[in-house]
This record gives sequence, C-alpha cells and structure tokens, in this order.
Amino acid sequence: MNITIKKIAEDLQLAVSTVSKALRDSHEISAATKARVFAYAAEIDYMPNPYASSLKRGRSGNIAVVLPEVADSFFSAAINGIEEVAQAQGYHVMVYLTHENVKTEQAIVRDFWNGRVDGVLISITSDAKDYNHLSELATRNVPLVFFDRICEDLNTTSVVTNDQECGYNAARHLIHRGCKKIAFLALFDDLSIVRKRLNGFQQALREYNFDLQQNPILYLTNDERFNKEQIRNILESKDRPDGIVGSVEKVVMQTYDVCREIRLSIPNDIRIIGFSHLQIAHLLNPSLTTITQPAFEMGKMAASILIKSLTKKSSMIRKEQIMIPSVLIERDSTK
Amino acid sequence: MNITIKKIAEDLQLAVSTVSKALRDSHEISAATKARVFAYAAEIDYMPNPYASSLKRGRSGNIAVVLPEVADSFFSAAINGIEEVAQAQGYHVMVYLTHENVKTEQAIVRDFWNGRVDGVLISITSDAKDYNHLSELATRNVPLVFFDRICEDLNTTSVVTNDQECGYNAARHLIHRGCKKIAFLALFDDLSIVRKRLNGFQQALREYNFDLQQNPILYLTNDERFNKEQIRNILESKDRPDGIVGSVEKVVMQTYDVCREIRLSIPNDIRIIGFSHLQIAHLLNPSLTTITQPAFEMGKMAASILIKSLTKKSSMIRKEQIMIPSVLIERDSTK
DNA sequence: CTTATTTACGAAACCGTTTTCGTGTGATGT
DNA sequence: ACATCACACGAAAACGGTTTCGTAAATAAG
Repeated sequence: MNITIKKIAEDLQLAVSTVSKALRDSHEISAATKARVFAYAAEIDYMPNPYASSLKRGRSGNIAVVLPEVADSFFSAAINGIEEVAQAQGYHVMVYLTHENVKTEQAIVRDFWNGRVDGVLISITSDAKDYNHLSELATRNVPLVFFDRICEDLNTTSVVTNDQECGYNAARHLIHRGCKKIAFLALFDDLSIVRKRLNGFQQALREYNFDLQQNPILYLTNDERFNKEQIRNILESKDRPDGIVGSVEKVVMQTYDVCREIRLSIPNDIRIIGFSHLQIAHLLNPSLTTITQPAFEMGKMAASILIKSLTKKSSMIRKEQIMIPSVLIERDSTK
Repeated sequence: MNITIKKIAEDLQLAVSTVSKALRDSHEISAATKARVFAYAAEIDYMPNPYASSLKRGRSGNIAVVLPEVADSFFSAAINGIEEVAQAQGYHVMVYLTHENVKTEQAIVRDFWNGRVDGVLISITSDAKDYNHLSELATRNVPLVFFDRICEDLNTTSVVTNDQECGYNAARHLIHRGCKKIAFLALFDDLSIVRKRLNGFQQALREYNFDLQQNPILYLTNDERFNKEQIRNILESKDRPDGIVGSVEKVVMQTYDVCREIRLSIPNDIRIIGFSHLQIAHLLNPSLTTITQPAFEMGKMAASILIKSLTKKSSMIRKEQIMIPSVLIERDSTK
C-alpha cells in the first residue's frame, strides 16, 4: 500500500480528514494530534500526492515560461531570475520554446487554458498577428505577465527595459563619435522591443538633423545566412554606413563575422553598438560597446509580479509597464 | 458548470465512461459514437483536466531537468535540445537550478520521489557526497538519466562527451605548439567531467615525459574573485606556465580577464585552450581554441533515452554511457 | 432453434486530497 | 440544572478523469 493520508489515518486510528487537516496545520486539530500526525508522517516519509492536491484545490503550483529560444544570453539570464524567485516561493517552472513560431506558441498556450499552470510568463514570438490564445488566458483566470517582448494590446503587466531611450542613446553615442551614416539592424519588423528601439534611434537622428532616408534599416530574421548576406550587402555598398546599431545580440555577432570576412576594421571603418546581455562583451575583438539589459532582474521582477498575483485573493493584474533601465557601456567597438 | 467529461456525457446522453473511452479512441466504442463525442468536444472546446488524469493514471507527462546553473552556454544549449524532443513527444519540461548547492539539489530531487515528474535529467552539483536522494528515485520507479556531470555509482544511463580523450588532446595540442609548462584549471575537485579531463591531460603529459609536479593544477570554484586571484597568482609567479587548459568555459573567460589585467599576451606569452560551447569563441580577442562540446545533441540524446524508457512497458534503463564526441577547433589563442 | 461470442455501452469503484457539515464531549454562563 | 458554545474529530461528498466489470442486444456457430 502506498504511503498516503489514508494509511496514516488507519495506522493512527484517525479519520483521513483529521490527518489532512493536521498536516495543513488546521486550527481545528489539537496540538497533541498534530504532533502525532507530523511525527508519524515524517517517520514513514509521507509525501503528499501533488496531483490529488492540484485536482482538488484547482491550483498546480506551476508557472510556465514561454520563450522564443534560449540560445540567446538574455533569455538564459531571464530563466535564472525566474527560477530563483519561483523556487523561493515554492513554485515550479515549466519552460517552453516557441522557436519563433506562432503556431507553436498557440499550441503551447492553449494547453494552459485548462489550468495546467497557475500563471504564465511570456516573451512573444515575432510573427504573432492575433493574440486570442493569450487573451483567452485572462478569461480563464490564468494570469499572464509579459517580459521583454511584450504585447501592448492586452490588459496585463509587462516588464521591459527602457528600449526607446536606449535606441536614442545608442544613436546619439555613435553620432557623438562622429558617425555620419548609421544603419539600424532590426530583428523582424513587428516586435515591440525592436520598434521602440528603432523609434528612439530615429528620434536621435532627427534631433541631429540626419536624413532618415540615408540611414538604412535592415530587417533581419532568424536565418543566419540571410542576415549575413543582407549585412554584407550594405557593408560592401559604395556609400556604406560608418555606424551600426544592432537591436539584438545575435545580429551584432553576425555583423562582427561579416566585418571579418570583408576585412572592415571596427571601429576604424565602422563603429558598432549593440543591445546585448553578453557577459564577455569586453573580451570580444574588439570589445563591444553594449546596451546591457538587466535580464536577470527582469526575470525576477516578472516572476515576482506573477506569483504575487497568485497568492493574493484578487488575482487581478494591473495593466502597467514596469521598466528596468539598461545601461550603455562604452568599449572599443565605438572608440 | 465546467466543461468536463461529465458535461459532455449529460449533453449527449451517454455515460461518462463512454465519453472517456471515446476520447481515448477505445476500440469498445462505435465509430458513430466516437464521432459524436469528438464533434461535441471540439464544439464546446473541451480540454481534459491534466491533474485528474495524472492522478488516476499515475503519470504526469512532465520531466524534470536539474542543472547547476544556466548562465553557462553549455546548459542553455542542453535545455534547447531537451525541450525540443520533449515537445515533440508531448512531454513538459520543468527546469530546476541547484546553484551548485547539494542541499538544494536534495530538496529538489526529494520532491520528485512521489511522482511529481515521470523522469529526471540531471547534471549533478559538484559537492555531492552521497547520492541517496538520487538512488531513491530508482527505488520509487522514476527513471533518471545523467548528462555531462554524471555520477558513475548509480545504475543508469549517462550521456557524456569524450572527456578523457579531449583532455588528452588539449594537452597534446599545447605540447605540439611548443608549451613546456601547462597548467590545468579544474572546477572543484570531484566532478566526474573534470576528473576525466584531468586524467587525459596528465596522460598526455606523461607520454611526452613531462614532470607532473611541474605542471600545476588549480582547483577553482564558482567564486569569480577567488578564481581570478588564483589564476593571477600562478600567472605572475616567476616560472609561470606557458600553456593553460581550462576545464570549463567560465574559468577560461576568467583567465582571459586576468591576462588582460596583467598584460600577458595570448598566445605569445601564454597559450590557452578551453572546454566550451561558446558560439562566438572565434570572435574573442584572441579567438579561442576550444574543445567544443555537443551540448545540444547531448540534451537531445539524454531526453530521448529518458522518454523512450517512459513509453516502454519495462522502464528499466540500462547502465551505460552514451558518448558523443567533442571537437577540437584550433584558433589564435594557441597559435 | 439454441448456445456461444462479440459489440457497444453503462454503473460504479477508484486515484489521494480537500472541504463541508455533522456530532459528541466538556466547559461556560445564568 | 439547563441552554449555549467552543473544541476536536469523523463521515462523506467532492475534484475530473480512468478502468474494471457487468450486461443487453446483435451476431455467429452448432
């Protein structure tokens, strides 16, 4: 016979309800009985069945983290932060990767509709056109918190960094360094973070009287070969840019690769600044000027907000954006 | 009323057992009835309650991945591989971080004893002295597969790379490049992977008639400050080594840092080779010669083996080591 | 035409907890 | 002495599926 509450009840000549209450430290059980139950439970190494408990209580103690990928150092750090607060609060973290595919994202999120997880943290895929699978979560009372790649249409909390401001700062930094023509390397064309970074970027250009038409925007993808071809094209054109803002880590690394291939010197021929969370940016050749995102803190913050809403009675999450600032670190790639 | 099997049964004037069987495509239900049930279930958007199902069937469809950390690029890639096969097979991935703390590892693993997950993938912490929390898993019929950081005492499958051979190759590579005194940077002192890499390393030294006493081993930790101090000490000693083998990515990066601080030139003053999974090793300054581990494939393999054992009737996992070879990639740090 | 067998479904037990609702006992108040 | 009430516990009904077993009707076998 398995070690269940029932067994404890029989062995101790108690009712299962009594044992259950004792284990949950209910006030209607005497101290003496509680002590007996706890002692015996410890002795026979009783562990509650999480599924029975989840079934009855309607809560699982699991939270889902849905990410486009995990290769990027940003998401690794974010998972770290999320897991840390989850573990501290007794929650379990389920990780799902969408590989930048909406269909996959939908299938994954639909699976949460029925309470498989108590709450969801998500950084959305780039090509999502509608968000029914996400808004339906709210309908079904499973709270949702966005982080980094957010969707502004939904009524929930988002944790972001100061993307627009950083896009602005990146461009201004290059301009101050003397750049006359700056390319912006976008990732996809409809990601909130990329749009904001681009907005800030263009705002700076306007302020400094740059002609927006002359400062190209490259819309890159997850296809490395394609990206490098695009980057190479622009860097080999006769009036190539002398500055580059990379909107995500990956495209910056690809730019480094291309510069090597076609023997462009950074920062002499071209200056590069990138959004990144790379810990070893200073070890690159040349060291990379970054806008370093607080990935770990963003993960922690997002998880904290989600879990707080789970433990409160009123699980309503306010529609708001929590902003944790990034910091621009100057290194040799823009010297 | 919630959308349950019971509701479908009532609305369709069937017994709940009939509906359940129909949904599971049981042979004892007629095609006509199945069709009715499926159609209606789809219409009202029925989704089975995973906890009820798990409770009754004794299986959850979840697998646990227990890691020391996720900052390292190796484990990021491993998660990627694991998640990919899990998702394909309809399993859910729960991620737990031990932060190199046995107590934490024990607490996490104990939580699996009662069937919270169907199987466990683990890369163990360094300072584990006993493995009761792990061996108990077998007793309780939850299969376990090690990957990378394994424990050879337990009767289960491990997925590793050819650590010994690579340690050997790393040393030989440096010797061929002319190194006369080579330091080995270990991580902790009792990690299977580190021991094997060290063994191979020393085997090469012996073969080339190096005096083992003259080629130091540094036992490093997770404390970056401490590590750098150790590395700095040895690199500033009057007969410093002219070659370094880093047993894990982290200590190699720390060595790079120290070399910068004390202005040692790589590879002129000192050559460096490191075990790593870093995708951008070629972009470092100087580009880093690596023994590149097949992290993604190891994750996939480990997950495949685990899940296969879950779907088979006899869930016995053989005691064996699956070895996926790493590849030595020469770059400028050992030129 | 009777008997054996398949087919298609229903009733009910069960998985292990939680929770509601009693109920008997002793203490308290008047 | 009698009503009142807190206290400590038990019985039983959930939670939402799965599974075993039983059985009526339909079909096949003899």
